[in-house]
Amino acid sequence: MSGKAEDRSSKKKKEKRQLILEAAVQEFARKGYHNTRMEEIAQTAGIGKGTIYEYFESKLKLFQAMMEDSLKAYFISLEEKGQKPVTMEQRLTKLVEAHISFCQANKELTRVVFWDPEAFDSELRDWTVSIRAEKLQRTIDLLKEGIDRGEVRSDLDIRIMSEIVLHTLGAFWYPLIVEGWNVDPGVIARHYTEIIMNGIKNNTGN
Amino acid sequence: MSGKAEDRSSKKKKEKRQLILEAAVQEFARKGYHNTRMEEIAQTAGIGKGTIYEYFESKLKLFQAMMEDSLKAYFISLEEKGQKPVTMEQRLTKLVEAHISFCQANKELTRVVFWDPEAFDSELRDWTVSIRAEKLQRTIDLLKEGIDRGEVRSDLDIRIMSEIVLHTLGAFWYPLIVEGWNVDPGVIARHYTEIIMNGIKNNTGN
Amino acid sequence: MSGKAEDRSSKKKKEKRQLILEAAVQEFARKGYHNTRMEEIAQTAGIGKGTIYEYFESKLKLFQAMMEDSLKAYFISLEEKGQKPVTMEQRLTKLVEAHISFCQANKELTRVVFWDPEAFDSELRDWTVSIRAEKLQRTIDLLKEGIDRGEVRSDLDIRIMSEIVLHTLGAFWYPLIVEGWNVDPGVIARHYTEIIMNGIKNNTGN
Amino acid sequence: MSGKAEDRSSKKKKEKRQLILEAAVQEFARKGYHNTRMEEIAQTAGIGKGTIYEYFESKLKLFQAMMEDSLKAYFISLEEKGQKPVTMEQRLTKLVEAHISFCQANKELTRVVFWDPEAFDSELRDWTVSIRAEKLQRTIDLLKEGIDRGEVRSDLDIRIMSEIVLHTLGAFWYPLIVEGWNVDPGVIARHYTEIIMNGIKNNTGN
DNA sequence: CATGAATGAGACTTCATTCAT
DNA sequence: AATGAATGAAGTCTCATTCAT
Repeated sequence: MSGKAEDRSSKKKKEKRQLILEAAVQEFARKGYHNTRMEEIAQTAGIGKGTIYEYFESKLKLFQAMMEDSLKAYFISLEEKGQKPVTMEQRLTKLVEAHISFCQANKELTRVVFWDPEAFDSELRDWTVSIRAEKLQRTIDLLKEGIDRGEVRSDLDIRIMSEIVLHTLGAFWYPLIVEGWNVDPGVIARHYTEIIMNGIKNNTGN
Repeated sequence: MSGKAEDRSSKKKKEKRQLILEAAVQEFARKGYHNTRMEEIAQTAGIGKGTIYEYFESKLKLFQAMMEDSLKAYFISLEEKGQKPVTMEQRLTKLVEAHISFCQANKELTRVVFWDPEAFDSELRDWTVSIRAEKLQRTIDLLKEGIDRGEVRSDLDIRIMSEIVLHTLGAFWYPLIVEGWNVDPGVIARHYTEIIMNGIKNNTGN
Repeated sequence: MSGKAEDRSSKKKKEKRQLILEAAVQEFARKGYHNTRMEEIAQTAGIGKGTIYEYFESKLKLFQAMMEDSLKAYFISLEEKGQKPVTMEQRLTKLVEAHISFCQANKELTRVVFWDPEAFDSELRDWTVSIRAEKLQRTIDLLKEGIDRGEVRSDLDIRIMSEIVLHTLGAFWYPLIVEGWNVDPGVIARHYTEIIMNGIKNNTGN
Repeated sequence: MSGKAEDRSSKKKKEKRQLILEAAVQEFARKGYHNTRMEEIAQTAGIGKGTIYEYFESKLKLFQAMMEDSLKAYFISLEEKGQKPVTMEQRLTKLVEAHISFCQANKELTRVVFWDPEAFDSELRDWTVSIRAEKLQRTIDLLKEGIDRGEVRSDLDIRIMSEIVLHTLGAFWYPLIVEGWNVDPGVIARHYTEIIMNGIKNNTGN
């Protein structure tokens, strides 16, 4: 009783918005956008159905807000852990490590964020596209710098190279989240970097 | 009139099923499962709403059938073009080429098939998971053979390596389908193989 | 093959109408009007769905025709067995006997005919009402004659008396048809007559 | 305006369920189960279509609930008026009187409740059968007691006798409800008892 | 602010009926 | 005459959103 009362009082203004967003992540992650009912989100959040509408215009807006917040957290997480390194190899390693760590720490969240959202809303789709474009541009910039420094090959099409480097990052989401792989981010990061930098060809002359 | 008559006669039995499947691919691709109404599929197919139910039990069954048929076509397409080559490098190249060609030739279809389907149905999800597992196993087998032949490095974790090799294939779907890239499959295939086999590191000592 | 062909050829014009009616009785009896689909009737009759419409305008008309035919058969059956007797007691006995025999011989049919049809159609309802009115009038006439002959009490309201005499006839339908009572019509008939004529009161002074 | 407001406030919680049930009785009685649309029930109840589903899972469940409630009311009504009498004759008289009174007071309701429901649902049918079995058993018990006391003949088959006594009760439903007979329950009750107890035979030696 | 009962647009699905073969 | 593939009107039920309390 008092516990619930305390919960109530501690959930002041802005905090309730957060509460809803967390419930939304959980529910949307488990069942997808269309199979999640507003009432379920409300229940998970421990509030009334109508209250959600005090903080979000509609189901779609709630979903969008959740995506934005989540991606923001993702990017912050990447930046936090990826500042110091200098060589391309170190950068990539740190990037992957940060990515894997984030995924492991926010399983439910990434299940939604890295889902290619069903085309249920053009506005949302446009936004997703722009996020993707930004990610790609960052990758291109990264590789360009690598080329300038002589660390990266200059004989390949930079766009194609970037698409591969970027997209490969997602290779781990499925085993990590869905299958529950419980590997060390460092191990994956080293494999990723090794392959992307040196390929899988056997050069030992063996 | 004669045109319609011809249509009728040519759309015998099995052909109408195909007609519906094609309409379904188109509509599901454009708007996703939940935003596509059975009536729209019917209209696109040029038939009545009820007719769909003569061929498919329900909307979900139609979707499943479409997925199965599409993936079957995809795998057949891969196998057709990937028989002759012997070295690992040649195999990967052919594989990517076939993948890209299929995507380009079936833009709408791949938009649905390679979407991670929203968790709207557990049966469908299980099936998707099993498809994924099969793809991964094939990749693992491919790389094992390469290791045995001394073409592929043996110092990397084969599972992680396989996940990367497999997943990277999907790197081109977005630019090809959504952005409408119109590149030569061969060029992409060569880049893919080059990077996966040799990495992006500059080894020229430049 | 030849068997089916023979069936076909032997089912000439009017016979196919009968075939459909028999199938209709069976299906309507088992599942009721609304839960019986035209296709099921067609299948039971061993013909095509569209053929029914060659003989009956609509599902409702088919139902009506089935009811009419069935009731006609019922009344004929009653008359056949109820001609000779002279006293009221003998008449009632014969009547019940004929009624029971008909029910036992046409279980499926009576299941439909004696159902109070759901008010799905005003025309049908009117017809049912008129049938009922006729039955009642016959009963009234029967009892009037009995009164005139001094066989029946004259101190009771003839309408109420008639309603009871008539309605009681239906008391046996449920155990006979639904529960599958397998009793001798004569036994029931004697009980009915005994009770209706003499009541259940113990007059033995016991 | 104030009227509507009053309605609202008076229709709290449980009362709306009742409101829906009353509307259901009315509509089902008038048009039968299959010809009654949920929307019509809603309109009659003066509420929205979806509201019904807040109180009842489905159309069928609503129908079942209505039947159960109605029968409960019927049995209560019978028991209320049938306590004091001692002789068999008095009992039967009271029973019929109560039955008739209930029918007259709940015309619409009895139109549904005493309809032999079309076999649209096996669960409902089973329930109906069990109700019937219970009614019959009560009648058998009643007559057994009468036999023990020497009030009822012991030379008749008790099952057949009971079926007749029970079923005859229904003889008045049609004229009362459908034809709108407006007779005194006492008159009918006396006729019923007189006939069932003493029969219709003229014993005056006239 | 918070609530949840009430709402009704909208989607799937059924099935009597039609009509070209 | 017989057929059964095709049709689309109609009905049940869901669920995002509103609004009186």
